[in-house]
Amino acid sequence: MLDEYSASDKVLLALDCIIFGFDKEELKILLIKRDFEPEKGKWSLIGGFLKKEENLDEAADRILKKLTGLNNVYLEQLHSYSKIDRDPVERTISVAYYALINIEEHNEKLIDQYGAKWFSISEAPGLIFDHDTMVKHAISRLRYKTSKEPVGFELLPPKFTMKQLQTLYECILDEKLDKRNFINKINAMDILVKLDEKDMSSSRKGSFLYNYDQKKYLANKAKGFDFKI
Amino acid sequence: MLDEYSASDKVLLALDCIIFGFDKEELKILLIKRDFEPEKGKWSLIGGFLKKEENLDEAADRILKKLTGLNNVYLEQLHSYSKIDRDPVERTISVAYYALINIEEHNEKLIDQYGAKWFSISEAPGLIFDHDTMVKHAISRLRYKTSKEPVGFELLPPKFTMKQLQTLYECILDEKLDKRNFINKINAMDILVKLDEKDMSSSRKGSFLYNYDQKKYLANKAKGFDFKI
DNA sequence: ATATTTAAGTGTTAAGTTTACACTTCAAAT
DNA sequence: ATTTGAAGTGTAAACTTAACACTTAAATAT
Repeated sequence: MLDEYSASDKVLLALDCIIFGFDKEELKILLIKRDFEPEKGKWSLIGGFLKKEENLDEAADRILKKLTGLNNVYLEQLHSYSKIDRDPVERTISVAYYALINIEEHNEKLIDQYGAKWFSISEAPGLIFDHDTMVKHAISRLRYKTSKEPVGFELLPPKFTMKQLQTLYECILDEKLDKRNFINKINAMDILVKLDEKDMSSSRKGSFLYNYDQKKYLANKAKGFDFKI
Repeated sequence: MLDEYSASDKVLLALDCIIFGFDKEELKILLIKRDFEPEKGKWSLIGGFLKKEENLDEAADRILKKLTGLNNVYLEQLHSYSKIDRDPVERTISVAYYALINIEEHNEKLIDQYGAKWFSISEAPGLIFDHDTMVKHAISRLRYKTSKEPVGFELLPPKFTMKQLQTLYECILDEKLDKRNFINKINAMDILVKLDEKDMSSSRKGSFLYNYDQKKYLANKAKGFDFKI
């Protein structure tokens, strides 16, 4: 440190969460209608302020739980935003997190209570402050990660079909994928467990359900999904 | 936001910079010996506090310039660190940035004045607070990026040889690379300009110098160095 | 002048990966 | 028994990556 502590200005430290969900057809984000000033009545990310007794990850967990009722959610710190007038009331730095949740599991009552709503990412309204930038960054981070290694199983229910997984990837990457190649590649990665159970809702034949196996995933990740220059 | 502004606690917002350099053989980081309490006399990253009139990127620029004399340095926000007692004096959140600089260009006098020193990353001393964690994350980020797409030209002088570039990649990735394959791959990427000039210092024959062409790089990056799942 | 030295510079082949592509199977419904 | 419609499956060609060793250029020494 080159400065003295005393010469410095304290700031409010906010957190904002980009909450992704996937409803079998589309990638969605959860937004709330602000019920206080400034920008009351406008749509925004869910957020809050860091408290004395918690670190950022804990604060993100707390904020997410408050709105969705969910614990142990996949949460990743995205970026810190610091434009001087980003919040018109007071100098506020915001640390953005993004969450991947299974859209079937969140608590509907809580969401109603906070006036929250799921929006498909293409149809989301304009957001307050710099939240649109945050969402853009989060999507681009999710897309980047997905193009480099398999991620996003947190967005699916624990049991899912290959079709669902493929559709999820198509949504995130925003491009069509070849069914046979997709299945071959996923199988080659050896990160799924095929169950003895079928989802009969999508066809007469039914389609086998799979579990994501995190242990296998981590083992294979260590061996390297990635490429070398 | 779910909380009221008033219910929140303000914090000190620090920045810490992991400054990478490359001295033709090794990847290095620039550290300073703290000349004030707490932890006076111990090695640390260069840091400072965010000021009222600047955003985080500007603060990182300012802090970096103060120590190295350099402007327009490659700087990227890494992560924010928030463990409650990470700074024993006062609750402080630190946003870490990492910088890639051409080690030949920094201002030696400034560095001496601040008691700063370059350490090879394998021989760096233990650092104060959570700075070791920050360094570990920065290296891992740099390595990850390097394994996915060509980066790090900022660590070399504007004119460099293929050998230097290869050595840099070998240092970052921590593995030996095949000379012919490396050159073929870099050439195929079409991001360098071969100059009519040789570096005669390393051999009797001399080796051609190259320029990194950022325009070409960005054009090719858009076309996609990356892979698809 | 000639020979020696030493890093720079160069290309091919085999192995592996990715892509493109279409028919069969299964279970339910009629 | 037949129809229906999504699920499930394999191969060959194109492309990419990996492994590998000799020639060239310029300076230095003789």
